[in-house]
Amino acid sequence: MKTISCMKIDEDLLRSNGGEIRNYNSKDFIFRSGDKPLYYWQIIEGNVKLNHYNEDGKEFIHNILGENQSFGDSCLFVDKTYPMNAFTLSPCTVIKLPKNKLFSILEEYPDISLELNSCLSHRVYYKMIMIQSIASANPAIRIKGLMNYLKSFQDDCSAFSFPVRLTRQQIADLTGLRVETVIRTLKKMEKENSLKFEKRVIFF
DNA sequence: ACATTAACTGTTA
DNA sequence: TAACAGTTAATGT
Repeated sequence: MKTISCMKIDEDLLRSNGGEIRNYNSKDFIFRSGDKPLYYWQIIEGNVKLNHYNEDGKEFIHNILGENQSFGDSCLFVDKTYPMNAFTLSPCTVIKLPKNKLFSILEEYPDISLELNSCLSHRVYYKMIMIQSIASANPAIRIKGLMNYLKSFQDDCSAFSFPVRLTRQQIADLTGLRVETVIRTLKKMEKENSLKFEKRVIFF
């Protein structure tokens, strides 16, 4: 069985089953914390972040998704409101499919159902890794956890093959660190040879 | 707009 | 008490 790290349902199939294309400007909310999950969302173009704010207003980013990635899927299988916001980081084109239509597709196409299982499992697996690293007091371990997670979506596993296309601030918000700590730690990690820079872009 | 540095503060191993 | 993460602010790309 092949393992799928990233869910993508064929766009035509989505459209012929009630999927709707929606366009968003940059810095729009697609949904907010507390909303009821009613749709399966898949990105055609652009970037979406999933985040929430803690009690003192500090942002925590759960994930940043791009082209061909779905988001919020797991909430469709849980009878609860979203615990996070979906916020566009760039102009976005997404396709949304009503929850019941997704379930029909999953019944009709067992292979897609299996893929979704595989994808969700991948996400859960790496969430566990992320929790373990974020629980560490060591910032290098937190950052490595994040980078291994992000790299797991790409096929090339070799060293320094993955360009981390995140700002230092985003890395900070994904790991619960401060930008300055991220910068200091990245430099340390470069010296330890666990990553390298090519004109400010991180290669992991 | 994002990245870096420096100087300082507070916490903790 | 030395190391190190966070804070603030100024500066560089």
